[in-house]
Amino acid sequence: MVQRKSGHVTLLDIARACGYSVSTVSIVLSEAPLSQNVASSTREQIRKMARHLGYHPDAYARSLRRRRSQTIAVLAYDLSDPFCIPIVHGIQAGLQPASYMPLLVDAQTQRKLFDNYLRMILERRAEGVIVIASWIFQETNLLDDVEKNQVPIVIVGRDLTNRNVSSLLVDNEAGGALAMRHLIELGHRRIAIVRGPEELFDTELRWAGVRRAAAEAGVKIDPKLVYQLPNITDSISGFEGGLHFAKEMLASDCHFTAVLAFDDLTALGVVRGLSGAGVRIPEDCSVVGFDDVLPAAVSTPGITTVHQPLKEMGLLASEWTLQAITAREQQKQKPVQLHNASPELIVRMSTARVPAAQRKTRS
Amino acid sequence: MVQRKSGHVTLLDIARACGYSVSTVSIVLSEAPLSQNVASSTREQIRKMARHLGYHPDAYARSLRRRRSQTIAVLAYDLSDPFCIPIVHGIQAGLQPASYMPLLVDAQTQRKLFDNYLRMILERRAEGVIVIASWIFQETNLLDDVEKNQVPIVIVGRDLTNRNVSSLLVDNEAGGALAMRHLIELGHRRIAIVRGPEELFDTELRWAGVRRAAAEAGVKIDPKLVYQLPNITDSISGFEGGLHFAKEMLASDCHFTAVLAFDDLTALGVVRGLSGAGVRIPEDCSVVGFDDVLPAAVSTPGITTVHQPLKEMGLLASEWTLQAITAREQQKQKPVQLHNASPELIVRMSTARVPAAQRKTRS
DNA sequence: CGCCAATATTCAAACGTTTGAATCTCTTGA
DNA sequence: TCAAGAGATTCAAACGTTTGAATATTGGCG
Repeated sequence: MVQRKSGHVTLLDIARACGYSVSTVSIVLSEAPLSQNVASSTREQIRKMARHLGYHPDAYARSLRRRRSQTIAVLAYDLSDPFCIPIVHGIQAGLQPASYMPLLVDAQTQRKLFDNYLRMILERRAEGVIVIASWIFQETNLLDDVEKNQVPIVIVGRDLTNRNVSSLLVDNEAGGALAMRHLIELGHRRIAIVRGPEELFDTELRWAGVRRAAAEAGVKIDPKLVYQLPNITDSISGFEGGLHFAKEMLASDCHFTAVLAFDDLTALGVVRGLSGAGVRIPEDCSVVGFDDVLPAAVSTPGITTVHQPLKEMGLLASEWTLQAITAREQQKQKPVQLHNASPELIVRMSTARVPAAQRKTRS
Repeated sequence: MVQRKSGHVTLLDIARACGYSVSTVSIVLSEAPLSQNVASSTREQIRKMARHLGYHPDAYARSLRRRRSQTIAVLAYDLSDPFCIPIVHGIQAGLQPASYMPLLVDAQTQRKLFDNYLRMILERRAEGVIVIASWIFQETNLLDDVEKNQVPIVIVGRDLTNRNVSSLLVDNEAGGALAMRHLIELGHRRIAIVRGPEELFDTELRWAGVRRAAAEAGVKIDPKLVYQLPNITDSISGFEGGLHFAKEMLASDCHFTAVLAFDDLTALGVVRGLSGAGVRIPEDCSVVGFDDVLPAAVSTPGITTVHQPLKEMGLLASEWTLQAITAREQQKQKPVQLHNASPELIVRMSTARVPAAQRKTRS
């Protein structure tokens, strides 16, 4: 292999090696329209040489010239949250056929990293940005810079349509109601609720759904059985919160037959806490989660939960982004969209009919 | 904001806006050595204008000129495997201070995707490649192209030093022995083993460690209690395998008091299978896993497992890669290295002393 | 007054690719 | 014989940045 100072094979190397100009080589290898009137013998020769030398076009030079990076940035708030992964998969699936490269970055719930990566994304001229969101976006002026540079944004996991950003999220209200209705239908009346952290937008919405379902069934929620998770510190803090509140529930003299947890990790924490005190799940107490992440599926008992169609949402997010890019090319404006995905109840083994003996018990 | 055809603010825009040449602006904004003799008033003016216009240097133009992409590719075989995430975090932590950008790609255990992304990585002129490996690398000639282009490679999760690639992995043999010894010390003698899939290199090594520990303690492994997982189809297949074999164990007339599973997901499958038949963990049967991934920590009972220092390995991988890059710059050659990380036993709740009643039981 | 050395700024070429326009070489038909 | 066209290939400029060399503007000193 020929060694050039840059260490990479260029068009010039190939041109010299087979006696044509750089233009011809470029036209052949990039399969430009002009290549149809390059002699087929020439074409063959050039292609063979390119393969032989191990040529790979330089994405930097190409993007600079074409003014296209063929890149879409995916900014996840925390990849260690199993929640993000299916979304990323959906996005990748959507980008693949369009031969766009996802520029995947993990902010690890750190504001500093987030800013840093956002800058890098801008510098790398991503043609679009998909943000997988959480509380980290309380102050969304961060995205101003992206908007200034006219880069289309789509956000997953939060509604930012009021800030002119297309958004995809699960219908949290409906999901909360789904979970609550499930417990009520199983005969539960004394239901403990672990609400999410205040900083999360999902919290209020799910809570609204829970109350609606309760109201519709004429079930009262005892305020003494309502708990609220503290703000998130790391990806496991939901679990610890659930564990902590389970112990608190048991310590209080307040009777309950089911727990509706904010998310799956919290539910798993609750299960741990209750089990530790000898409470059997689901015989003595039902537990329901939210999200349907991997740990909920593989634990024993499997956690009954509200599934979010994350992969589908990711797929749609990538499609919207691509559409916005082509729209911008044609000087058109793609309207801001909102997708409220329908959640689905996944019944596993952590919920059961309330035992007859307990049905009338009061604290 | 000024609108240019490319949609991005360039040095020329700033130069025109404040009446200096492109060179001066570049020198100031890139903080080149020459900038020390640019009048400080000029500096201030240029910087202010850059901020005002929302300038971000074009990474493509810059990399093209500097012949440096400031990028290191991280090629993970499957991000939905919780195993990968801590490694990625470690890598990111190592790359951050060097202001290198990780180009994170997820092959989703698909060969086609893998090839595709490898090509893209080469085109994007990554200065180094870190591969988080698995069976997908059986035929490693894929990496030849990377080597041809003199891009340093480091591999995590497999020993490829015989192919001249620096490698980091956990000491699987020691880990296997650790798990086995733990069970033996708890008094278990009838131990079922679920070996990993044949295609994984880890399988043989862990198995060797298990046998060594057994031999050292004078414990016999009953071949009828040894199972082997089929090859991996997706990220949850370990769980299903464990579930399946647990049922098989129970169906056979072979007595056992503990199960040593290939990894955590398998262990969780085993727990599910045994629990379903009324076997209590750990009172009636102990279960031990391997890897220490999130689901093992948050399930109930928490799974006793062998921890891999994944984050540290990721960190070291990034450091090695950076070293290899600087070595190459100085025309030096960095020798191929191998790191065998020490595993650590994490005792949770899925293992316990064998009950006295069962100690002498035979099938 | 002329010269030197800072100090401050600009020129121009280069990185590797793409592409509209230009050139060159044939063939063909009038 | 020559113009017209088609076919094959090349020219040259451009994308946005960096940087060694060059230029212009000072002030200081002999």
